Amino acid sequence: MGDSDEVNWHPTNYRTNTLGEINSNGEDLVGSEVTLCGFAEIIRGKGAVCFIKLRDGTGTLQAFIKKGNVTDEELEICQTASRESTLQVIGTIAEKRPPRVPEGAPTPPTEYEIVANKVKILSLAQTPMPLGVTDKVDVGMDVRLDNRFLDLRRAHVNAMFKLRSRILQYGREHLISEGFGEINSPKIIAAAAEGGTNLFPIKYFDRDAYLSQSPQLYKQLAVMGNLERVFEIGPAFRAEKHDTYRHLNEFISFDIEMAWASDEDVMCVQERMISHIWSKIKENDQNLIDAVNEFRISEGKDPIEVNVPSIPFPRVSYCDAIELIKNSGTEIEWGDDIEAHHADIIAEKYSEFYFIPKWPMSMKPFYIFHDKNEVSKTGGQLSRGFDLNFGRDEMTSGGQREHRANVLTQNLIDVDLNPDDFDFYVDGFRYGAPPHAGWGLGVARLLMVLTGAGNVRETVLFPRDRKRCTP
RNA sequence: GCUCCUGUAGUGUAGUGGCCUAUCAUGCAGCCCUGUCACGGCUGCGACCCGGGUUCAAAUCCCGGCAGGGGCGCCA
Repeated sequence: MGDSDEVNWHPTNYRTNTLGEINSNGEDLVGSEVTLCGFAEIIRGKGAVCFIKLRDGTGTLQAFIKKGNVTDEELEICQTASRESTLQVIGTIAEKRPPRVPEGAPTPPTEYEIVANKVKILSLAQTPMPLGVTDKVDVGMDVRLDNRFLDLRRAHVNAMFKLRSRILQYGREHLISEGFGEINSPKIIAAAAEGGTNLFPIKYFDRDAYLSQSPQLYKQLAVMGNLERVFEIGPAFRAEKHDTYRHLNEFISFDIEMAWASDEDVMCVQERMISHIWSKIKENDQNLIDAVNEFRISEGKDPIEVNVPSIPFPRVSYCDAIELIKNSGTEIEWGDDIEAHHADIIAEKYSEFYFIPKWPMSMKPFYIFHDKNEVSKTGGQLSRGFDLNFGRDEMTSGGQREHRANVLTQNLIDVDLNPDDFDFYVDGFRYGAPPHAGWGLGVARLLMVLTGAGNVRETVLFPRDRKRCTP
């Protein structure tokens, strides 16, 4: 898919080339013998000829099978094979005859095909399929998820997950360029670490343990260990019975933590990273966006455009956000949470990415830093915690962290957590601690923003929600 | 936890008490045509979530179950 220039698809035991390579280098390959593999997307033609549109992970290519070029058995097998069966075709690359076009329509660009002299079925697809790969029939989410392996073969779904990979790739490469190193923190944890959310209990040999809700405490300890700047892309688990378009019980959190930095510093890292991701996708992956758009248009939706957001993103401090919401006539008080319907009001003015810095300390977890001198007009203690929103949806939560061990201990007491349970963590701050800051970003939500997907289940391969833990 | 909604062929649907031995599309099977390409033509296959009730009559109304979806709440 357009990346054959930079990727080396080495030949395998099954094929000499990818279909994408034939499409992009067809001119040079005309006349040469190749072995190709793919799924049979469409099988057409009876009598003396058969056309099979092959599809692999790099593109599609027509195989032309003609009586006399192959054995009669092979022709018969091809003509009776079911769609989505997998095939190996040995043949010669040739220019494809152009299709008939309506009077006055432009001639389509030259395409290539493989003229088969040997065809082998690798695996015959069972019929009927639970959902059609190319059928123009809507499919319900449930059927799609139950048969995700087939759903994924649909061009726009396939493109969605390639875009997801791109987001991770470009995000990684940007952070590495700013000195970050990738870490992995444990997902099995001993205590209900941070409070605030329900955890999934598990059995760890004879002990009770939990699935991690976030790498927060561990990435901070890594920074305490002088790893300086770290990031982690890993799963987080929350046992909340939510049932919305934007929540899952298992999700991939893209986290960073950096030493010698404030909340503002890591907001800058984040906006640079998102801007980098957007501009690289615009530069390299328009083909994937096109695949998504082809589907959107067929559904009567507007196509998406990759507009690289300009930086810096707007900063709408918590206090200003509350003012803004109040002025719109909606009832809200300082100290209330900014819920999705409140964010709608902010989004009228800031429709894309914007930060909400300086939340009340009372609303943020114990590890967030606060400065006694930073208070609201009403005297409420502010924190260095921030969110990143896109329109109504929260993308990120982050902040400068508390690095003073004695304040940390007091913060724990203030939120009714037992400091003894956090010795493993607070001890990390007793032997010299750099001021530091970080954030966690929901990868699936970022992909939703990029692709206009209306449901987080569109952006996660095998989503885990309240009702689903298979496949 | 609260609330609203929905279960009809493999898939997506039409259907609001009798016109339903149930519509259309897609699919699948067979035949015909064809260097096809949104191929075309003909024929066929395939379904009312489960259990009870109301009624002369139920896909349709009622009750229960099961399954699914939307929204809210909850949610570093």
